[in-house]
Order: sequence, then structure tokens, then C-alpha cells
Amino acid sequence: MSAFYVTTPIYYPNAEPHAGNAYTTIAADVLARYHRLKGNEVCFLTGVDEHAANVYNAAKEEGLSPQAYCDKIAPTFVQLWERLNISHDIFFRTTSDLHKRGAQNFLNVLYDNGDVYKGKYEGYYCLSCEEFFSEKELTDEKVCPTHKLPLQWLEEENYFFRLSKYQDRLIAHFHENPDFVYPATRRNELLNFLESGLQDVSISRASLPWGIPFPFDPEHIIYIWIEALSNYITALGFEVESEEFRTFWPANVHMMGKDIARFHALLWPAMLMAANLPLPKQIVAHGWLTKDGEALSKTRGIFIDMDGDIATYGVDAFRYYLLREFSFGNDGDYRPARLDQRYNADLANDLGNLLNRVLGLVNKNFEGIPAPTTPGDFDTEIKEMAQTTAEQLDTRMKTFAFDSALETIWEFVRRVNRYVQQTEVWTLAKPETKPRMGTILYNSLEALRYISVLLSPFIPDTAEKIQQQIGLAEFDSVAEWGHLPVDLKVSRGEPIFPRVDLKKQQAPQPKESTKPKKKTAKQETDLISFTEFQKLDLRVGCVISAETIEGADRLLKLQVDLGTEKRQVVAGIAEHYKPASLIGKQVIVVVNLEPATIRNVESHGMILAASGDSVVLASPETEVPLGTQVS
RNA sequence: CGCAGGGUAGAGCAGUCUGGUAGCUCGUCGGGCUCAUAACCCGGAGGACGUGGGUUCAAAUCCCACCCCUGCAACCA
Repeated sequence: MSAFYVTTPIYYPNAEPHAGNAYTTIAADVLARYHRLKGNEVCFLTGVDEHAANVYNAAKEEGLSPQAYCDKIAPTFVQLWERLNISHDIFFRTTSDLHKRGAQNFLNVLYDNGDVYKGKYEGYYCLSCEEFFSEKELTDEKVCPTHKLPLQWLEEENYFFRLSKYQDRLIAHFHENPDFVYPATRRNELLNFLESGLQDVSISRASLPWGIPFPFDPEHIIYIWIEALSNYITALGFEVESEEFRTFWPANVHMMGKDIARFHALLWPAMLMAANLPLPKQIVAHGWLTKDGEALSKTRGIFIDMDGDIATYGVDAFRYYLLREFSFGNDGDYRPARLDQRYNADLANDLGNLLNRVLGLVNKNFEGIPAPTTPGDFDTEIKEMAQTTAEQLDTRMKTFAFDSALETIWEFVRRVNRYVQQTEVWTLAKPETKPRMGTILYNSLEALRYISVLLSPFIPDTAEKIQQQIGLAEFDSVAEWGHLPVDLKVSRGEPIFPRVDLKKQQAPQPKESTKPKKKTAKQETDLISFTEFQKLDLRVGCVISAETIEGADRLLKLQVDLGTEKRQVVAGIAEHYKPASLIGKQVIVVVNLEPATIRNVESHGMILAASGDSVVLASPETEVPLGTQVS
């Protein structure tokens, strides 16, 4: 028995958890459960990263203190993990005393070892983001990419970590441990980055209102990434040299999305080196999820409807789909239609139906599970396949190939279906063949029990249901052929995955499930008074010329005749309208909007358009005199 | 030359690192079975592996060039 420590990142509780968080956490859960099954002592850590600037901002928007806001959001993560059957051992919050003390302690160690020094940090700073931006990220105008506000040039005393010092040791570590980062593409990417040179990183922020102060200089707050990464050891009680820490550190697997692999594979190990602590064994980064081919986006209302899909198909189907359909490490496209197919084909037809047909035969012909008295064709093949399936599963799990791991198990499921077919068990009810019938049914049930064991890390509820229906009072997790006792009373066999009739569900809403939601949310928050509305000066104008703007894919430069005057207006409609098609068209213009320069082109006003999936210009129903007011 | 990912049967994908009969699921066509959730089993059809060059006895796989798609970033006043 050995220790196995697996972690997810701590997630930002600035909003409720999303499908991406769920994906990472489910994958980590499978590993944790798999290693428990193998008899290892497992610690599975997940949690929330509460001292983030976006958490602070979200709290401010809701008029709550950051701590109160966290106290409200953190439970939504726990609730989701419960719903998804996540078997974490620790749900860690970075506002806990254990973490605060631990993070400070960790910093002290780095400081004492001489790898923290005071320097000057300078750059463009956005007051709203509370963030510095590098020259590279900015255009000539020096405005904040998100807030569009002018940035300030700030110089700030900061503490730095000597990351550069560890460059060579990191490179050596990458070479000596080819599996340090999974998948290989990510590893190569990071190795390239490493070899191009590392710079020291700033690890403090001066006088932020929300964060953990430096132990040796309370004027400074520990930079969020430094603080967050340290959770992997503080959660174990590193600063008190706890039993857990000695048992579980170094971690076996840090699981995460590919975007944060760099922090975990370079910065974190370097800090651990500086603290003379052993490095995690593997950094495992999975790909992104998209939805029906589109990137998930809160603002565009593209999200994975976890609640809906779980309600329709069940948690296990959701887990199964995520793990079976996508090759871990690559990006994956979440398609509800595919989930439906997987559910019906794999879970209902192959697995559920197999259990059902075997139980039916047992019930019809025997009092309980019959004894395997009469060997015959295919029996050894089935027994051996159980064994090889378990071995193959082991290989697949070592490389996080959850998809082919499940495929391997399903090959066995199909083989058992074939076994039932080949032997034509149902024809063997005559007295002279009944012992053989009993043997085949025993083997089939034992195969199903065996399968349930192999499946239990992936779809734990289903695994239990299978064994319950077979009649086992307690879950038997022994992957050894012949463990199934004889004479057990078998249940009647309610389908564990009733088929879902998609047509019934589909009819009501064809495609626009997301848009309305967005609108109602807007209406609630953004009510304006009539006086405010009156401030808008809207007028009818006519497009007299239109041309594209170099270097801008979405913009058109328009000249609009408003009757009394002509205006130049920039409009973001280039993807939907050809310049020529606009000329002569009547449009509605916001006239009293402050001028702006976009892409070096001046714009004096704004053209109204309906913008959803496509963009359609607003236009008077019939022609009206130019300059007519719209209200 | 902004960054990243991808182009393999009708659809969705694996295979590419470590060259050597092109594979999986769904769909489709034909057959079998009737124990079971209109489920299960057997068989078939369907592929210039984006394009062009190169290396090699041999290329989906290695090298070079190009084309096309999709995200992200920059613009959407």
C-alpha cells in the first residue's frame, strides 16, 4: 500500500462553478477512486482560491465584504461536488487560518533561504483591475484592455522571487523526468519556454485590501499565484510538519486545465526547490471544453447546462460522457446530442440491457444465483478476458487515457453480450441442460460484478446499483474472478439506464435556449428612467459611403447623411454587411454620443443594430426625411 | 508572420512522439436471435489520411512549403 495524493486547482469563487471546473474535478476524482480501489492510501484535495482580485470585485458589486461573499459562494462548489459524486478528502479554503499561517510560513522559508529580495516593479497599472500590464499587452493608447480606462504608470516596491536562478535545475528536471508534464505536447511547449529564459517574478502587491500580508513586511500582500500554489502543501499542514504532510507530500498528480500548466510546472517547482521540498511527480493538464463547436463564454451565454443534462441522464451519464468522449489532454467538444447517443448506445443498450437480460433469466429459472457446475465453451475466454481487461485498464490509467480505459471495459461488456448470444442460454431451460444454463448465468453475473468493480472509479453510483441488483448487500470491490457467492437472491431488475426518448425532449425549444435568459437578467439590473432615455438623441440618417478599415475584421467606416450634416461613423458590422450593400440605406444613428477613435478612425455616433447570432441594422419601416428624430 | 488548436469513411473522434496490412463509436445496408430497455449477435458498403514537394525499400506518421477551418487577443461608440 502506498500513498497517493491528487489535487485539483483551487478555483476562483467569483462566480458559481462551471463545467470546466467540473471536468477537472471529475478527472481527479476518477484517479482518487481508482487508487483507493487498488488499495492505496489516498488524499484528494480541492478547494477555492479566495484572495483573488476578481473575488474582491465581485463582492464589491454585490455590496458584500469579500469574506461574506466567499462564505456565500464557497458552498456552491461543495454542493456541486456532492451532486457530481466527488470523493474529495479535503475541501480547502484559502481564507482558513491553516492556509494563512502556512502561506506565510512558506514565504518565510523562501526568504530565509535567500531567494526573496526587494526590488522595484514598474509598469502600467489599472486601478480597476488592480493589475499591471506589460508593454506587450497594450496598444499605443495605454488603456486597460478590459476597462478601456487610461492606465497609470506606477512604480512600486515589490518583493521578487529568484525564479531565474532555478532555470537550469528545472531544465534538468524536465529531462530527467520525461513524464513530469502530461501530455507531451504541453511538456515540449514548456520546455521551449524554459529554454528561452526565465525572469524573476514579483510575488507581492503593495497594500491591497484583500489578501494575506507578508510575514516580514505587513505592508505587502502575497501575490495571488504564490499564495494559491502553496495551498497544495498548506492544506496538508506543512508548517507544523504534520503526519499528513509527511505521508502525502510530494503530490502524485496536480490536475488542471492547460491554461495554468505553466505556473504549476515552472514556478511552483522552482519555489519548492527554493524551500528544499520534493517536487510533485506529475503535472497533468487537460484540454478545453467547447459547446457545439463554440467556446464557452459567460457574456455570450454559451455554457454547458450541467443541471439540465444531469436531470435528464443522471450524474453517471454526465461523468461517463466527459471521460469517454474526449481524449484527455486534447480539447473536447461537448455536444448534448452526443451525450444522448452515448447514453443510449453504451449505457442503456450495452451495459444496462445486459444486466437486465441476465437477471431476467436467473429470476425465471432459478431461486437464486446458480452454482457454476458445468463448464463449457467460451467460459475460460470470458474469465481470462476479465483479467486482461483489468490489466489493460491499469495501463490506460497510467497515461490518463480515460477514453480508451472505458473503451477497454466496454469491449468486455460487448463480449459478455456475445457470450449470452453464442451460448443461447435462454434455450437451455430443459432439465438436462439446466446445470449448463446455471453456469453460463453465473459467469455472466460474475462478469457483471467484475465490470462494476472496474467501473466504480468512473461511475460509482452505477457500479453500486449493479451489485445491488445482483443481490450483494455490500459493495464487493475485489477484482478476482469467482468472488461472487452462489444462491444470492437477485433483484427483479429495474433498468439502471432507462432509455431516453430524445424526440420528446427536443420538440419545445429548437435552438435558442440561452438568449432569453441573458435578456431577463439585463432587464432586472439595468432599468433606466424615462428622463435618462430622453437624453439619447436618435435620428434617421442615410449611408452615403462605406469602406473597410485596414487591420480590423469587424469594422466599417461609414459616412452618414443626417439631413443637416454629414457624419463619419465607425460600425462593427463588417462581418455581416458588405460595404456596397449599405449605400443608400436608411439607418438610425445615436447622434449625441461622445466621439471616439477606434482603430485610428474617428467615429461621431453609433448605428443601431440588433446583434445576436447575426447582426441586423435597425431601419425605419418606410423612408422618412433625413434627420427625423426617433423616440 | 499576433497567440493557440485542428484538417483521417455520412457524423464525431483515435492513431502521428517510437514510419511497415487505416482503427473506434454512431449512422447506413443485409442477415440472425427473440432471454432483454424496439435492446443483443453476425456480415457488408463507404477513406486521394487538406494540397504540393522531399527523405526512405516503405509516410496519415519524419522534413519543407502552401491552402483551409476553429478558438483567443485587437478592434465592436
